[in-house]
Amino acid sequence: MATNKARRVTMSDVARHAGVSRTTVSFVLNERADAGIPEETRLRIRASIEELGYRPNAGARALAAKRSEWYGLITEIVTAPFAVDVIKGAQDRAWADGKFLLITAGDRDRAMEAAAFDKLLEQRAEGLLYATTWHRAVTLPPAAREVPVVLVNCFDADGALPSVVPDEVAGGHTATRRLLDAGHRRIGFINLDTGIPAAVGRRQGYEQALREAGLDIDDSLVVPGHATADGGYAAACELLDREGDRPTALFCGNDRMAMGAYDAIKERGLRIPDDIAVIGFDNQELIAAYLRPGLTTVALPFEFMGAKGVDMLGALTAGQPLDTTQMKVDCPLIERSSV
Amino acid sequence: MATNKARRVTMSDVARHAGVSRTTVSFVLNERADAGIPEETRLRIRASIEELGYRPNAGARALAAKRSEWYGLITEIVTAPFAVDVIKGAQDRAWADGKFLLITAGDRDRAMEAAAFDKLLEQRAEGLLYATTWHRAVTLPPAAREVPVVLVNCFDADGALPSVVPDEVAGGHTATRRLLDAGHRRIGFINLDTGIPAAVGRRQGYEQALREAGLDIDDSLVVPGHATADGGYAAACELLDREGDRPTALFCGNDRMAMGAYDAIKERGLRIPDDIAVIGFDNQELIAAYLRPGLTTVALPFEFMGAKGVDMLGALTAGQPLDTTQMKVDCPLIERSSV
DNA sequence: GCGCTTTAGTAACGCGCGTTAGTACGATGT
DNA sequence: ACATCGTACTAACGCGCGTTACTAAAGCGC
Repeated sequence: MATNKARRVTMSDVARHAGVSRTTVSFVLNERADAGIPEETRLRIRASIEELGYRPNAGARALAAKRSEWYGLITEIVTAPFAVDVIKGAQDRAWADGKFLLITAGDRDRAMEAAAFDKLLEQRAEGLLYATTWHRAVTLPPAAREVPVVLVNCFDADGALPSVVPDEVAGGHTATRRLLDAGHRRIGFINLDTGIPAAVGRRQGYEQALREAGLDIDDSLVVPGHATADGGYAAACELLDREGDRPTALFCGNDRMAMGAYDAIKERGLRIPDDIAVIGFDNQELIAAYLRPGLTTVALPFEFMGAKGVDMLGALTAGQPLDTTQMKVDCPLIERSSV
Repeated sequence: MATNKARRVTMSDVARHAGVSRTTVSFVLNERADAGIPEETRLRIRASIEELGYRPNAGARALAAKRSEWYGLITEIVTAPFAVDVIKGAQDRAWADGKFLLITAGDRDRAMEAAAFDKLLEQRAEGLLYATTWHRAVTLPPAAREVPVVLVNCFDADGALPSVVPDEVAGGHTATRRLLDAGHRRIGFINLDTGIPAAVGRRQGYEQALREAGLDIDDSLVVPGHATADGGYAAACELLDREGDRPTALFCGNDRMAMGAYDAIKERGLRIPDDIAVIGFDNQELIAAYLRPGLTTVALPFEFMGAKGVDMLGALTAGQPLDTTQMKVDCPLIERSSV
């Protein structure tokens, strides 16, 4: 706490200590290959930096150089761990690009979110990533137009902003296909309950896979449910207790619903995967890995989307055009023991 | 993307547009009550700011004012949602204090963590919060000494840095007490498996509560387990299948273990809470709220710890001394239906 | 000994802003 | 009529740095 009032070491201090001009120190710091500094001087300056504990002032540097070298990430920080993976992917990629990534939670309320944009822009972020926890359309505050922005796991309502989203159709197809490959022919689908992209896309993929396998679509096998364990439980009950032949496999709209489905199945004395196969969606580690047996599921590629978002941001800030405004990324299958 | 190369609006632009000097604009922006600016001028300047879309440059401002008005938060971003609550608490509190909070993930590797400190210090953060996902001792990179730092959910190995941690003893006491109040006398304790503060403290609280109730400590009722659902399952089996009278209640070291314990209990045809009561720890929403029946558990007050950490940081940066180096905060009981 | 090139630097400006010291001007008191 | 005082500003400096333009000295060929 003693270091509080002490004036911090500046480049001039380093220059004086090394017996050179401030310009020379700057050249060494920025490793400018032109205007050649001899090795001996370089080392002397580096030694002075070390000895004095000099630390460049990023604000002053950004001011003079007119670029800040960092991106901002605004994300909904909710209990779901999704945001976490986006952060990982984005931060690692930014780091590899020599950029820094600063994060802000944006889900408190609308005003706070706008304030987050303002703050990040005041800090002169070179670009912004905006990530949501569930795939949907968003509208950003007007401030977002002042700097390159890439949307992650969401898309602009009026299609102007570039985005990277999961390929829901392919994901639904992958899950269904996996069950088909295991020999199942009557596959129940506990879908998410509204017209959100995940529900629409996954159902489309589900039907497509069935059709490719030469099967008819049986609408009574598709039951919407609330996106919770209880919702999954109720929907699973409905499918398991139906008249006629019940499904031999359940494709659940997310892992929480699969968790409920497990309960319904176990209650009826059925075993997973022997009597009924279950496949989930989201690959929510806390659930999927700890359910017994482990839940085979389709992962949302949050980490990859985060990384890809940074890539796109890099291209945008460099002034390069993007080949596609909306990039769809695949959802990989995670095998455990429920199929 | 067109706004990329355009020079940004500066205070001078605003001054020119409003027909005043830059100083006057600065006074208005900083709402300096002395050197009175008449209402009319103030409004004119505000109008110019609006019209030109002026946005202050935080870097330049920090440079001139010698303070940045923001804190940094370095946290392990792991799949567990704990960090998320710390972020919420810290961000809201910082916001209320007129400070901004920028977050960085620090758990990739040691080098990246040190780099995160460096970067935040280069940006001239006024103070740093360092948060972990599980309560333990940490050692920070030396750079951490350059600025006030508060540890959240962890503590400095050599006790020099201020910290805010959960009161594990009180938490263990609370959980045990709840079961005692429900009439249980034989309470099994599935503890975390190593000498970490959580395991040590909670056991201490458990024993203390039993003693206060006039009960003897039966060491055979305390079973350590791996901190997973499988670990909880195994430990629960051991307790349920033991010789002699089995416990009527289980206190689980965390919610994941409780999840496993549920399975063990259900397998034996026992019902929760009628035949066996279960209480968890952590209040991990994804598990506790979605288990059936809902898991009564003790919450780790992450959000509150985050807020408290910011408070301490505020005091430190203001040069005020702290009353305690280590602050312990209570772990509240979350009632659901498993007791 | 002279001009030319390379080496090894440096002086000085400006980035956008906060702040201090000072000024012009009208109103007030006597 | 003049000194005094508040009002409403402004000029100018410096924060720490990147960068451009320039220079002094050394090396080299003839």
